[in-house]
Amino acid sequence: MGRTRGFDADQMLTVIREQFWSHGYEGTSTYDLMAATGLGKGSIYKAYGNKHELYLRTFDDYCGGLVAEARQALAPEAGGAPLERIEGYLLAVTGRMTRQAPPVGCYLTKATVDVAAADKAVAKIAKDAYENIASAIESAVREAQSAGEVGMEKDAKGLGYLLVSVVRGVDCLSRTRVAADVLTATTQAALAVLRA
Amino acid sequence: MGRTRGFDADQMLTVIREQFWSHGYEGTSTYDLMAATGLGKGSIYKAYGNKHELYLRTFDDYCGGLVAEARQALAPEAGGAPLERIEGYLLAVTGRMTRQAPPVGCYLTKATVDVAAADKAVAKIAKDAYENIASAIESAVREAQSAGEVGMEKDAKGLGYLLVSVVRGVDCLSRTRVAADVLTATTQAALAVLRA
DNA sequence: CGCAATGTGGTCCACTCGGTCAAAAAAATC
DNA sequence: GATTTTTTTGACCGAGTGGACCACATTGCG
Repeated sequence: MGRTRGFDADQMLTVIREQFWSHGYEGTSTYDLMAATGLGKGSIYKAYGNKHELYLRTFDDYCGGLVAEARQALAPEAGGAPLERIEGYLLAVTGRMTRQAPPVGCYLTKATVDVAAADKAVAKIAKDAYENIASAIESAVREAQSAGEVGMEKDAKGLGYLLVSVVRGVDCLSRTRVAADVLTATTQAALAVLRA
Repeated sequence: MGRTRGFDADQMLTVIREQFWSHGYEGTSTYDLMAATGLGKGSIYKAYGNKHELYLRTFDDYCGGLVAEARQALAPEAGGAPLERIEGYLLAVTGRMTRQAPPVGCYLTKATVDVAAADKAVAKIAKDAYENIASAIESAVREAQSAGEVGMEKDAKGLGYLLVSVVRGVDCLSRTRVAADVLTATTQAALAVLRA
């Protein structure tokens, strides 16, 4: 009953996420969202409430995907040696950033620095994402330790957070257009920790 | 000739920097600057032009201080073993972030993620800062290698950028209120790279 | 003491902001 | 085709924006 929606809601969220991602929360106006989606302001607001809820929705979805990606790539089911899975995951994530032109980095980084201080809901989502990804890496590191690929004396939890941190750092560097080979050297230096 | 300035310009820049630092460029209005400094709009603009020039000035000053701090702490003149200087410097920088309440992290990180994509002047200043700090660390690593404290097979340049990146990561994590001991564990994991 | 130059606080302006709302349009149901 | 229900549109609102501008206060200099 009633008129059917004339647009795809998921597609709309994707377009809106790209706006928030590249221009930030305050840097994205409702008119920007209208122009990017081709929809009227009423349609957008009718679907997801206000600007803040819209932001939260796109960010939560994104973080969910990020965590799922990490778990999938690092889980034993992914196949291959544990150490190879860790390396493959990290190179995939950082490689994604080095290939961007213009560089937009990771939405998680952007949201953290952009609004986490003023928005506790965003801070919570971001914190959970960091912890979940670090935890996924930690599990893989422990697996690698059991397999004898990584020294038992190493702090698996610390390594998990270290690799998460390095990705944030590569993100920052890429945003200032630091040369791509420097970024890969940075990632390689981080991975050397495991091999040592 | 003419009336003398009734306020301290450096002190004004400090207050303004704190505003930009915690609320970002777009999140800081000219009225915020007036309230924070206690000055009229005319005084602020007369001294430094417009909002953008004001931002650039505070950011450039900050990065200059950051680079100077790194060079000073890592230079041979600072005394102590090269490896100890590196560890001391990194612990000082990351420790500063873990003790902040509320966490505001580093202005360099904030500016990079906030405006570097849209502002080439800011991107240039940030890039130079990253490269200069990484270079200072690289020099100290080479010194440590010559002294036999760090293995010669390690990539000094990569380690310089790695440690710069880890600081950015710790910054991001601290902004989401990740526990302090996790942040120190992250830093320790990074420093373990050198010892290994 | 004028006088010129500079600092100061306040006002004004054109514009943008996020959000609301009533009316129009369109689809589903009868 | 009429009715009902929902979407869509676009005008509108009050608040706030960055910046220009101005009258006036305050200073150093001749």
